[in-house]
Amino acid sequence: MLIGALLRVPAQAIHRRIIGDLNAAGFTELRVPHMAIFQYPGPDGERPGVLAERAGISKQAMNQVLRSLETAGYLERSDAPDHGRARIVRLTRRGAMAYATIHDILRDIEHQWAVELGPRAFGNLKTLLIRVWESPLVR
Amino acid sequence: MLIGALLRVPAQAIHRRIIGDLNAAGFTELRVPHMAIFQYPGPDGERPGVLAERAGISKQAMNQVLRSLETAGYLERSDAPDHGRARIVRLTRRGAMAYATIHDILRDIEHQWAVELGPRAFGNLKTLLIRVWESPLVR
DNA sequence: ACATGTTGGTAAAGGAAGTTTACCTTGGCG
DNA sequence: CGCCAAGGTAAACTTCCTTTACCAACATGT
Repeated sequence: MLIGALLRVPAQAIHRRIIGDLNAAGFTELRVPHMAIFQYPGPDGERPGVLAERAGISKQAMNQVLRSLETAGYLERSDAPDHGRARIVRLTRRGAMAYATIHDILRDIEHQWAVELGPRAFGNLKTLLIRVWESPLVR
Repeated sequence: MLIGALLRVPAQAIHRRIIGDLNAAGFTELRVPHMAIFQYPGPDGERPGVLAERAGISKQAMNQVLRSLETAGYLERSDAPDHGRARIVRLTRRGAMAYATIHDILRDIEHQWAVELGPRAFGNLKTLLIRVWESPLVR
């Protein structure tokens, strides 16, 4: 078994679970592309261009995501007071609740993994993945 | 840092690297959706429906991927002699070369990870991920 | 034997989501 | 003041998946 599949399959499973649980929790408008926004760290106070780069999509694509989330009441775009044409994305109360819910779901997933693998093995796994994260391997 | 991002980011990095290296190696037609075909184990001798289920997409979507790969000369679909309406996907020489190249790229990635983390830590990481793979967590 | 259902495969139309192209606004700078 | 770069937005296009529909080859019941 090669490292590609070993990482990809669990990552996909977590992704599906997050979306499913979010929908079940009442955030029924949230779908796959919206997750580009809610990835850590959240979009609160950021500018659209920064969010686009972070998510690895074009500014235009990010703008479509932002517009749909704004329509659905998850965030709002306001003018940045000091910096020219720049705008700022702010989560609404509903957006903040969705973000907190994602965090809760991930906590629950981590708990299940810790039970399944044992807390020690799960801790080792996270430690190793953090070393990968901090290495040049993922650049 | 939560487990979702820790798995997702390296998995995406590997995915981008595979496609980039494949294109650089002369397989310029291969793009994201084509990877659904070349995931382990390869498509050689399989039927379209099985490939669709394995990739998690509909039979129709898989059929479009197969057609584009057939047009590009990576595989061919032939009638299965014994089993009724069933058809069989066969890699051409070019398709087999692409598959082998993917394998080489993954081997190279694993080598780089082993150097970066140390062989022992990398072995531990794979062992832990295999335990996840075999658990009900990813179902 | 033959009508019917099931399985496997394919094709066309529709929709979701990202990119390319183009444009507007703001502020910096000669 | 005129020009240009940066940031943001919008429209058109492309890609790719799903929905819907259809066809062919068995299997089965009567």
